[in-house]
Amino acid sequence: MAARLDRIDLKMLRLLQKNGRLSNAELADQVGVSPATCHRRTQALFDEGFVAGVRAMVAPRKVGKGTLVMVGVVLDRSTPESFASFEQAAAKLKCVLDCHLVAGDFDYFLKIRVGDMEDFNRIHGDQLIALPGVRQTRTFFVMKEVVDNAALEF
Amino acid sequence: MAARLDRIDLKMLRLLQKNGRLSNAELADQVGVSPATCHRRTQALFDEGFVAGVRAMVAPRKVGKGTLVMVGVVLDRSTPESFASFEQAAAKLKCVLDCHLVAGDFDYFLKIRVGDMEDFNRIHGDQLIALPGVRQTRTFFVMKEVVDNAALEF
DNA sequence: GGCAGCCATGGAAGAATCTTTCGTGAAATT
DNA sequence: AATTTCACGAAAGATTCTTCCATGGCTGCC
Repeated sequence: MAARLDRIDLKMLRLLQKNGRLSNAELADQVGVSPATCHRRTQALFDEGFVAGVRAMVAPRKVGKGTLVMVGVVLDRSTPESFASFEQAAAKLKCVLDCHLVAGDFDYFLKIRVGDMEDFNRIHGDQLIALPGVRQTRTFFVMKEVVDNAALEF
Repeated sequence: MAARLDRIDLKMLRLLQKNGRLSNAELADQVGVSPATCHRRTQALFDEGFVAGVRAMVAPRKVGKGTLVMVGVVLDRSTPESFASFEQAAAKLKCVLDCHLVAGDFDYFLKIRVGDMEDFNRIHGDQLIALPGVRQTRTFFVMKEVVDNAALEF
């Protein structure tokens, strides 16, 4: 871990990860520094890339994306061009939350959010198997989200 | 999708999802309402659960969690008790970002962040195969994160 | 040991923002 | 058509942010 982070920086990162809307005054109070120092440190953490961004976590079910599906993908060929064009196309799909090149029985793993199974079936036929170079896909419907997108512990 | 959301609510959610630190004044300006109305609407979106929270996205590599691993898990037995105890234990692991009960060749899929392969190997031996009821695990090292934790599109 | 340079800190103050109250007007209902 | 309901924007006090400045501790070098 970057040794540039002292105890206060780590505490700030953990607090902001739990609640990105903490005001500077509250954060300063909780980590035990003045608002001025807190403001400078926070800005430094952002400037130096420790915080990639701050995001409101929209509740998936509330916006019609309550169904989660994991999909393993195998490509036709294992050429750099084949990988590149698949990645480029997959990254454009609105339903794709994760797309990872993996080692193992699959080439890629996708994490996808859709409205329901019917929605997924349509997307699978229209978009997934239509991705360039796809030989086969294996679908794992998520029946229960035990932990989804947990905060990073460090 | 909940029809309770009009065009302004949707725009606010999308903007806050991209930048959770948008000030109320900026948000109001971008969606074309007064700060007062924007404030009321934002608060309502939070109160009604459309926004589950706001989170600073800490850069994994910056805090020593640069390696991503997907793990498929098969349990010994398919009893409710077996599932429950596995879930309870898995949810406590600090490295687990996702833990999903799935339909298919695996019982669970885990998404895990660690420092490096050596770190994973240790965790695999100490924590993963030690989870209650685990018959076998299949590890998929992520070689390239094409899309990780993309914002929800709705 | 002493001294100079460097850096982070906290106080303070102006500027900006938030948050609530109030009155208005539009839309739906009776 | 009257009434109720609802959301809206303007305004203002309170809060917060953001920066400047002086202080104090730490390091490195006489």
